[in-house]
Amino acid sequence: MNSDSSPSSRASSPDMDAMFLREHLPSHHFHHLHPSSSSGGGGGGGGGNNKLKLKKQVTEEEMYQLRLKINGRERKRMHDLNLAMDGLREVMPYAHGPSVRKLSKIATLLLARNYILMLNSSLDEMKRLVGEIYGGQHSAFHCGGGGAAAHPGGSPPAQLGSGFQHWAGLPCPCAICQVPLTGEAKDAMK
DNA sequence: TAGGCCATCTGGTCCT
DNA sequence: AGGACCAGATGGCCTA
Repeated sequence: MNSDSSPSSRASSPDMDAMFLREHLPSHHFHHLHPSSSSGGGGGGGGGNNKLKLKKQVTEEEMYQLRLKINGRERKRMHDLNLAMDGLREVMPYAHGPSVRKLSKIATLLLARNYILMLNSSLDEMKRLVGEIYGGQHSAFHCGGGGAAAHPGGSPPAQLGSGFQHWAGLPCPCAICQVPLTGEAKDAMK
């Protein structure tokens, strides 16, 4: 199927709203939307007040325009949501390509969740390994290394050794930084 | 043809 | 008041 929201397959342009409504909307939908429909057929209700009738017509026309406006907004919102979904698909680890069917929305979300969980476990494993490897040599490369600013009391060094990259918000995996926090430190983290 | 997926409309609710 | 968000309903398209 490839549910690619190609514009050609569906009426998605806001400009097409009115035309779409008139031509494609099922009568039970369109009936209460279009101003002319609510006059209930027949001949305009005999002997009515013209001013009142005109005012009612304008109001219904305004309601109709408002409906179109609201529909357009909702359509745009859903298109934006779909764009975000496409962006998510692009970074998901599955085979992309014209010959490959696009992931459905639910599949995209479930895959994304699993992917994040997998990345988290990989990160934990990596931190554990780095801690094992460098745990005994902490002071040599970490807090004192190369004239870089000392870690405690300041921002962490940009790198651990040559390979480990500190990321903002992630705890340093090394043994020293893993010591229990003091009450003061805990307060600082709040 | 049934079922899955999707776009759209619509009314309700919440927020600014 | 107007906009954003949400969920239900509906109908179209596609595939097994």
